[in-house]
Amino acid sequence: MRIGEVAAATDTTTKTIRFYEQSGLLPAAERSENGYRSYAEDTVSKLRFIRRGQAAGLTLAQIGDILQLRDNGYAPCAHVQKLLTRQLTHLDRQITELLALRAAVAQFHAGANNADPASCDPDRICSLL
Amino acid sequence: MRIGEVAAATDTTTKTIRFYEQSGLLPAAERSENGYRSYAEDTVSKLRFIRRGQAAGLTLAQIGDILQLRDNGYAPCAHVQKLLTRQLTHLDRQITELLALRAAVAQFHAGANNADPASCDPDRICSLL
DNA sequence: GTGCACCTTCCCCTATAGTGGAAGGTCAAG
DNA sequence: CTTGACCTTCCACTATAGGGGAAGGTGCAC
Repeated sequence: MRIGEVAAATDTTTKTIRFYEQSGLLPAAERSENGYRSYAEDTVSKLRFIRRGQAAGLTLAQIGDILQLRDNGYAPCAHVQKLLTRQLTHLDRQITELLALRAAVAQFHAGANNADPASCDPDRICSLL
Repeated sequence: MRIGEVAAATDTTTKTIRFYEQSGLLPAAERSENGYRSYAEDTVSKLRFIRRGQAAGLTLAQIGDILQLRDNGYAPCAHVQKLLTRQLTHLDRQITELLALRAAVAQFHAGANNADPASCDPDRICSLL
């Protein structure tokens, strides 16, 4: 398959596929005589996998590591499980931080409802923050 | 005050202060004869305000708008209230998305516990995702 | 023989909030 | 007179995931 066909089959762009190759997520593509990249079917699987990994919030670097393992003949299951555990921890921390921020902003916002512009001290720039 | 003193008083760096000036958050500083930036006291208030704005999750661009209003003689209260309302909406959306992602990842992770590497189809790269 | 779709490489640009470093000017102390 | 702590400007770089567009090669149809 040529790069454009792969892109169409996976709903991405040729730009993205070249970018993944350059980033090490995909191995350097075979070339046909004219210099065009020539892909086997499994590239489509890999691209779909990349999308699933992104849907799980993994970075391209993490996804690349998994693909490397698979390309080197290992089943990446254990590694993926470790990644998912870390990802859960990471998400929990992010959610906690965001909830704290939301609470802080809500408090500012509540104060804003009974604010009088006239009582606003210019030295503080804004009495609400 | 010279830039280093302002930086020390607000626990930032001279680099950051020059960056804020360049970004339009702070007006172009007065210069003393030798070309050094020379600041009035109120710059310290502005920098502290910038920190409070960041603590509320506002971007520098949003904070800059507030400072502009104040510098033009307006009390930015109404504008800030609008910003805070939008910020709450934004945070709520982010939190919702993150919770959904967390749920999805948790499901993958649960599947990972009873995964058998041998049953892993290489074509799928990883059966957990 | 030319128009069109496709491919190639190359380099720059996006947004965010700065950080690092080079090359050079200024000022007080020793 | 030189050392050191400041200050100046300018340019590049960080991380993330690509996108835009130029300049040029390929292959097929008309």
